Formats: sequence, structure tokens, C-alpha cells
Amino acid sequence: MIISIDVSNGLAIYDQIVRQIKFAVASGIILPGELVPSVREMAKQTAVNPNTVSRAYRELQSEGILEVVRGTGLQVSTGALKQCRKDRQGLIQERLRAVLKEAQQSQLEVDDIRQLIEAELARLNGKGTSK
Amino acid sequence: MIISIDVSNGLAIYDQIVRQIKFAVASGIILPGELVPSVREMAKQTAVNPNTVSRAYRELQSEGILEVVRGTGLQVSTGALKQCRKDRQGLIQERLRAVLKEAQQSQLEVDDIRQLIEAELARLNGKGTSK
Amino acid sequence: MIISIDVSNGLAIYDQIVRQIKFAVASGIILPGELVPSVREMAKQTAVNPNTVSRAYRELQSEGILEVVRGTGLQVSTGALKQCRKDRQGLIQERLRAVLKEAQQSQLEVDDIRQLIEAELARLNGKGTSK
Amino acid sequence: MIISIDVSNGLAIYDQIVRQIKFAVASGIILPGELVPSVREMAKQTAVNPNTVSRAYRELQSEGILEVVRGTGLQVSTGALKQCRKDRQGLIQERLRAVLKEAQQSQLEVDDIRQLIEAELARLNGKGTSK
DNA sequence: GTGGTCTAGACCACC
DNA sequence: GTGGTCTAGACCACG
Repeated sequence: MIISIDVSNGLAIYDQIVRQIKFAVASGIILPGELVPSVREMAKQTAVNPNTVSRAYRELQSEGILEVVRGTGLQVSTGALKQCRKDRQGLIQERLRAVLKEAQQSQLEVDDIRQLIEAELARLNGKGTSK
Repeated sequence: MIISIDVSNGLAIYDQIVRQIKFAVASGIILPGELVPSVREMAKQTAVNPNTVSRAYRELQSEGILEVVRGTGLQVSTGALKQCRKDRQGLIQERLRAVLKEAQQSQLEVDDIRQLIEAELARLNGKGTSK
Repeated sequence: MIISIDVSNGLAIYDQIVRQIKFAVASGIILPGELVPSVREMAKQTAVNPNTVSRAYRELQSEGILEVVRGTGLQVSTGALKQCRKDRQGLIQERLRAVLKEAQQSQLEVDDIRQLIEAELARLNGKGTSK
Repeated sequence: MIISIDVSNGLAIYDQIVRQIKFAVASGIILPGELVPSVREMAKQTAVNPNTVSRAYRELQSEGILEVVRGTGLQVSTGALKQCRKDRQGLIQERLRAVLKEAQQSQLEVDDIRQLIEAELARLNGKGTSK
């Protein structure tokens, strides 16, 4: 699992770690039962303050994504995969709703919105297949 | 023009003012050449410190949305309407692209995405017409 | 004499009036002994608050450019032409010095500066003659 | 980097800070990637309120000269050097053009202007070498 | 420790 | 009356 940090993108570093681990879990890159890198290890890898990694892990524990294995480290918990997928789905849905709502408030017709979306989907697919 | 502030939504107060004024300009609620409420007036209206309003107005000046008329107040500048509309459009497009991209990365099929979108659009329209 | 005011250029209105009258005197557009328009007249002409015109005239009186003719109005004083010319000269010289100094502080070589100047002079002359 | 404030020169304090930092960047006194003094540090150094320093830094951020490194400070951004140099050059050119234009409007012959300039350049150089 | 935001209250120039 | 600037002091999130 590779975590890459961008210090100057406005997002808190701990939050970048949280999101990327959730993403890794949702995508099956790291499976329930597997250990995440230790705080020190991750801190070295990402050149980040251990406090910050620790905070990210704490956050993930409180959300039930990670759980302590005494004397061993932190592992991805059993329900984490399903939860991360659902989170992801929910988050996407929420953001989709927000942007659609705003689009409508801006005098955009429903058909204009659909057109915009199809254009963007085509763009993404074009990029994806050509790669 | 009515500006409503929500102190506990995470967004900075000055930013809420900035956005709502841009929205008002983009929507034609306030036209180029018209004066925005004075700093003190707006501060009273929104129960916010005048400095905070001033900061929002300064931000809008530096973006070319507002301009000072010495001793008289701040007026919406000539190019503001077009600029705010374009900003708004660009912002929506960008956010749409981001969420669609993320949706695709989450193993959602294009048709699933379309279905989600239609559901959300229906929700919005239902809300709109029933109200 | 035509005075034109630009409310949104940052310069105080009264100052714009002061400068334009000095310019008119220096250029011989208005001669010593001639009356300037009355406060009310000028205020109407320029669509400016009479207080503001009054302030400009006061400024010009205190600099000795204008003088009261009791019951008649304000006239350009005898020494005004020479003084305005000198002022103008001095002001230009001062600004020239300031900009040259700054240019030198910015690692510009003397010859680069000369080149820049010649380019600008050519531009101005080109414009002037072609007009 | 030394920032010196003159409270009684008409220029706003925050603007003096902005200009001097731009100057320092343009001159290579402070390089892209380096941190500027912290808000509190700079405030102590210049005997100015931290808010005022903060405002100057905010201004520089919005112009893309500085960028935040969360919890660490503000660093000179990558493109800042080039940008500051260009700004500086453009500003000088603009002011040069303005003063030359005004000089010509004042019945000064081109050769008189050249003479004035050479005199000023000599003055500056004399000062520079004698120092 | 860092910057970001906000409030409160003051003074200024300009109209 | 208008905006612009500054100070003082407080609280927050982040590292």
C-alpha cells in the first residue's frame, strides 16, 4: 500500500492518510485481518510526523475500520471492507446530490445537466480506454 | 438581497458572504452598477462583526466583483455578472468531473452512475414541484 | 476648460480636480486673471458634490494658484503659470528619479534602462504623429 | 531578510510588508521553498500587530507568492521568483511610460527629456560608486 | 509551535 | 454617511 502526501493541497495530512487507507480497503488493496504499517513505519514512509500518523489511525479506529491487536499492531477489522464501500458509495451519492442541486439552482436545465454529465463520462472513458 | 449566515457549518463567515454575493450577482438579484449594502449595514443585518464583512468585501474587490466608489460605497463592477456566471459554471463542471471520476474508480458501472443521477434528479424535481 | 472625473480610479475626486486645473494652467488652457467656473457651476458640470469642488478650490488657494476676487469669484493668480510649470517639472523630475532608482535596484543595467526609455519614447512619438 | 516599516509614509503597513517580500523574492534574498518568518516572529521583528502581518501574508498567498505548509509555516512558492521579477519589470515599465507621457504633454522636447534622464542616471551612479 | 478566523473598538480620509 | 487600516485579545485546527 502506497500513501502519498501532498502538503500544499489544503487537506489536512491526517485526513489524506485516512482517506487513502479507506480507499485501499474499499479497493481490496488491503484486506480485513491484514496489518497496516506501524505508526513509525508509516511516518518514515510518508516523511510525516508520527503524531500525525497516529491521529489518522486513531480516527480510523474510532470509525471501526482499524482495530488494535495487542502487542502486534493495527489490523483492518472484519466489517471494514463493506463499511468502506458503503461509505464511499454514500459519500459519492451525497456529493452528487450537492452538485446536482447547485447546478439546478444556476438555471441549468435538466437536459443541459445530462449533457454535461455524458460529456464528462465520455471524457473519462476515452481517457481510460486509450491508456 | 438577503445574506444568511450559519456560524456552525465549517465555512468561514467571510466566505459565506463572498459566496452568497457571487450567487446574487450570478442570479441577477443584484446588478452591475448597483451598490451592495454598506459594511456597517450588512454587519447589522447578519449580526456579524463589521471587520468580517469588510474582509468579505475586500475579497470580492480583489476578484474584481466589487469596486469602491469613494465615500459612497461599493458597487457591483461591470464585468461581474459574466464573471460570476462563468465561475459558477466552471465550479460545477469541475466538481461534477471529480465526483464522476471517483464514482468510476469505485467499480461503479456507467449505467449504475446514470441510474444514481436520474434518481437524484427525480428527487430534486419532486421536491421542487411538490413545494 | 473641461474637467472629467473618474469615480472609480482610486484618486480622490478633489485631487483629480486640483490636478486638472493645475494642468490647465500649466498648459495655458486657462490664463492668469481669468476666472475659474464657480463652485456650483463646476459641481454641476462634473456631477460632483459642491463640497468636493469647494475643497479642491481651497487647496488651490492655499497653494497660491487661485485667488478670490470678492463678489466675483476665483481667478488664476499672476504667478500661477510659472508655478504650475515648475511644479509640473519638479513633479516629473521626482517621479523620473524614483522610477530610475527602482529600475537600478532591480538589476537592470543602465543600457537596458536607456533602451527601455527609447522604446517608450518611440511608442509615444509613433502614437503622437500617427494621430 | 530584513523588513523595515515606516508608519508615516502613507503606505499601509501591510502593503509595505507585501512589497518588501516581493522585492526579497525578486532579488533572490529568499528562495522558492524557503519559509518566510512566522507571523508572530515577523510581528515581533517589525513591532507590528500579528494581524497586520497576517493580512500581508494572506495577500501574498492570494497572489500565489506564498503557500501554506500546514502546521509548519508559509513558504515561497515555486513560480514566485519568476512572477515577482515579471511584476517588478512590468511595474517599472508602466511607471516609466506614465512619466514620459506626462513629460511630453508638458512641452518638454525629447532631447530635454533625455538630458534629464542622463542627469538622473549620473546622480544615481555617482551616489552608488561613491558609497 | 504554525496559520486562520473572529470580535471589539479605535482612527483616518473622503463625500 | 462611506470604506480602509490598525491594534488587542481570543479561540481553533494542525503538526
